[in-house]
Amino acid sequence: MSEQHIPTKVPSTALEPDASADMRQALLDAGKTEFANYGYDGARLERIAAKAGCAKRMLYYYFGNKKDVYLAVIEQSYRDIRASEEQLNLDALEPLQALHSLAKKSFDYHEHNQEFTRLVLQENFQGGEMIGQVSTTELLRNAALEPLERILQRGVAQGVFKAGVTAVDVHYLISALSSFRVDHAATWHSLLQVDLLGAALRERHQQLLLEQIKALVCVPSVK
Amino acid sequence: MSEQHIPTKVPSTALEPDASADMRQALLDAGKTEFANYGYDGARLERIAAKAGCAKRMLYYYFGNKKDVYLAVIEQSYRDIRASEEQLNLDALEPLQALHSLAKKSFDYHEHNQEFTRLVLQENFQGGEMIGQVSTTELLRNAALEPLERILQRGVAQGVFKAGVTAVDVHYLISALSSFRVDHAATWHSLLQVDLLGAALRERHQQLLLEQIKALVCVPSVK
Amino acid sequence: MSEQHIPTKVPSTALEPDASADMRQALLDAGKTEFANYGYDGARLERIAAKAGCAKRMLYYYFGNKKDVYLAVIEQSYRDIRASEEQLNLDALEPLQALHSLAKKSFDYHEHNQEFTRLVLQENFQGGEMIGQVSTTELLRNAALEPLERILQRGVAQGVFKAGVTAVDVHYLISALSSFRVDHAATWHSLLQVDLLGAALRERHQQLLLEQIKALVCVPSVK
Amino acid sequence: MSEQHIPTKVPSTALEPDASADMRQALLDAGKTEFANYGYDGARLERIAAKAGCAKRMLYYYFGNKKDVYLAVIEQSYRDIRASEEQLNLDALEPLQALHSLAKKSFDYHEHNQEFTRLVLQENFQGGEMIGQVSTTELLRNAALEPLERILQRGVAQGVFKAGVTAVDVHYLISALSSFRVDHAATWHSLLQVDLLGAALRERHQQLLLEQIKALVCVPSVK
DNA sequence: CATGAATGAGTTTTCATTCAT
DNA sequence: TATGAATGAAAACTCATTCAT
Repeated sequence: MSEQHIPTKVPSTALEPDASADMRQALLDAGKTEFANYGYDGARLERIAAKAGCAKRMLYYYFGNKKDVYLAVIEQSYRDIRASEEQLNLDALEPLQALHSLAKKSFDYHEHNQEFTRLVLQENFQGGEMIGQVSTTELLRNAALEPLERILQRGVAQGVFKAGVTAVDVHYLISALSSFRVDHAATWHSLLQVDLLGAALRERHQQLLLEQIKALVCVPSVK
Repeated sequence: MSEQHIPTKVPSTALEPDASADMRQALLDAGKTEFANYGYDGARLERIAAKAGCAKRMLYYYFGNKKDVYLAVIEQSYRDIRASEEQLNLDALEPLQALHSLAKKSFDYHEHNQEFTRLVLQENFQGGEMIGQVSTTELLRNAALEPLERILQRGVAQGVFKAGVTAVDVHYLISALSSFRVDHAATWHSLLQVDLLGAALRERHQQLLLEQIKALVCVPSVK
Repeated sequence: MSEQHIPTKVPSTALEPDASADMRQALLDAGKTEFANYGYDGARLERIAAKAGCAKRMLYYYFGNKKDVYLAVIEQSYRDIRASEEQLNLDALEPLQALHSLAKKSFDYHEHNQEFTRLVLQENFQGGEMIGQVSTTELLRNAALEPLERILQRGVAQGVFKAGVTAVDVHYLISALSSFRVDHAATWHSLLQVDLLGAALRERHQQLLLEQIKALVCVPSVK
Repeated sequence: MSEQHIPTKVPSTALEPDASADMRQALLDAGKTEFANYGYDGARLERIAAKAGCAKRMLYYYFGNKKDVYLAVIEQSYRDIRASEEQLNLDALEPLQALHSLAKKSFDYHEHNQEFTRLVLQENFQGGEMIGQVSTTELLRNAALEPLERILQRGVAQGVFKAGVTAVDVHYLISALSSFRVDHAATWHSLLQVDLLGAALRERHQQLLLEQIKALVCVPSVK
């Protein structure tokens, strides 16, 4: 609507890191933390700018308004998690190994990107209306389910997987067991005095995730 | 800034239903939803008053200020939760049946108490300072784990459960699969077009929960 | 959308002047001057509030936002000019006298409400888009033309007016000769050194207006 | 704050059409429209640059700051107006024909130079301080009234015009009926749904202007 | 018990302007 | 010559809170 909310994104010669893109990225990173911690309404543009080390005004320069900062943060976050899955070379693995590989990736990603999980939860709390407005949403829609589907088909074809298990089922199981321990870590700590993120339970619950996947998809005879 | 605000007339002689208490309750109910959805910062006193159908000014009348509205909401939520703790008479059931019974209860519980869960999560995001100020916090501490432990012991003693599975493991699995579908429903809807709360997936995922529990705790031979 | 942009307008007992309505009116008056002098974009809410002797915040309390302050100003201005015409008892006058009466009223009104004219011009400069959003616009639509039409019909029926002269023609003539001298007074003063608003030319041009009306509508024989 | 900004290279050797001058001109044209529509305060440098198809930064390059853009626009507008003053050879026409010829010219002029008129009016609204800083202001002073006086004298001498009608009267009538339809077109459209600038009313009102002039100046017997 | 009026402090957003290349 | 990046100052707008009745 004004100035230039997509600041010309000159591809940049990639030799020099491109200071402009750096600043945009710094704002996105700061925004991710802020929105994750306070939710959309509670987030303060001023804090974001301060964290990124520039004037609040730059948020408008790069993104236009608060909502679009938020959407940009969400979009990049989802893009990141999907990108991290793309390097897995799943087709080269045995079906169960492929699922385990994906599950470990998800488990790790949620652990190392706790802000992502918070962000997603915050968005959920408010009904997920904003997330639907992300422009590249469609690109992400099936990025999560498609790889799973291919693996499941292979597994069934090889006779190692039960028929009738859907990609949604598996994604649900993996997501729940990857996300919950981060989402509710503080709650469990304060109410049950259990440290979900500690090394011991981490090991145990990653193992549990892998076993549960196996129990879900494999035909009983498979050991 | 907010030192325990005490409304001019507190409990009333309780003979007549007391319109005053009704309004206070309406404000608390509205506040619960609002704080659950937007967090402390994002919550708007105006929306709360509107939802309760009275002037914003009433919030100050009954509670003093925003923070005290919030604390009152938290406190009552805990009180409600405790009141709803019915007994399941678990000891009368077969171990696996007992677990399934508990799991179903948890599954339902998360579905019907989304706001409480959100409230707790929001608190965690922001450091959980406020929740500490509520006197009724300690109640849940072992209420969740103790019954599980007894069931597991029975199961192991009867030879139907594997040894080495802890109450935390089971509670973790149950909680994750009960909570995730509620916590993440909005983004799954927006992004994957999957309706986690719909009847079909509800059935499917409750079933999945029960199966996963069985896979977790039962010795392989058990059908 | 929030708080109360139509502050309950309790009819007020009309005995005491109602301080709330006074403040609203003071803001409208100040707004009229401000918007007339600076146009919509140039107008400053701060100046309006200062002129009305209250906090800027009150503009939001009473009107919601800048645009709605503007629309309220416009609406009341048009309502004022039409109201001033309603007291004329035109039906009791001879057709030509009725037109003259209306013309004098318009001439005077523009002279004594120069801000109205500025306001209208400013609105015109920017394309008149806003004015169409005034809620009671329809009420005003024909308030200007209808009385004229009735007079013209009477005149034609009595044989004193030419047929074929429309209400729009007469309204155009009256408006132009009432408005122009105010609209362009400053220009004429600085470029032609002619004082359109001085007593001498005032008399002359009011006379001229009456004569031009007569020339426009009367059948030639009429003296 | 703005002491005569002189762009690095001013007139260019004028051999090649000079893309630089083109851009400057494009900015002036865009500026004329913008300042005419929104006034000085309301005008946005960003819109001007966008309309001219270049970066906002160019306005600073060529003019120094907003005020100097404005002054440059005003100055060129006056220059343009002066350049367009063609001769009508009025002395060769019958007095009434001469007035009609002048009136038609004025009627057209206002229609085609709306922006200039707006610019002048905006200036007046805000005290006309800036216009005084333009060196070419004096030009119009008597250019308008002198020809009229000569025609009126001829008409009176020939016995076709009433005595006592002044040049100011006639100029007033012509200007009002030429200017009003342009100045107030937008609100008449919004409020009365009358299209003052449409072909039908244009014809009608030009005719009306000519008749009104005749009624004003001619001795009654003249047909 | 209840409410409308009023507001200060802060938050988002806009705008003219400067910097560096 | 031209432009993208960056910004301080000011404007619009919001929110919790208090006043007066």
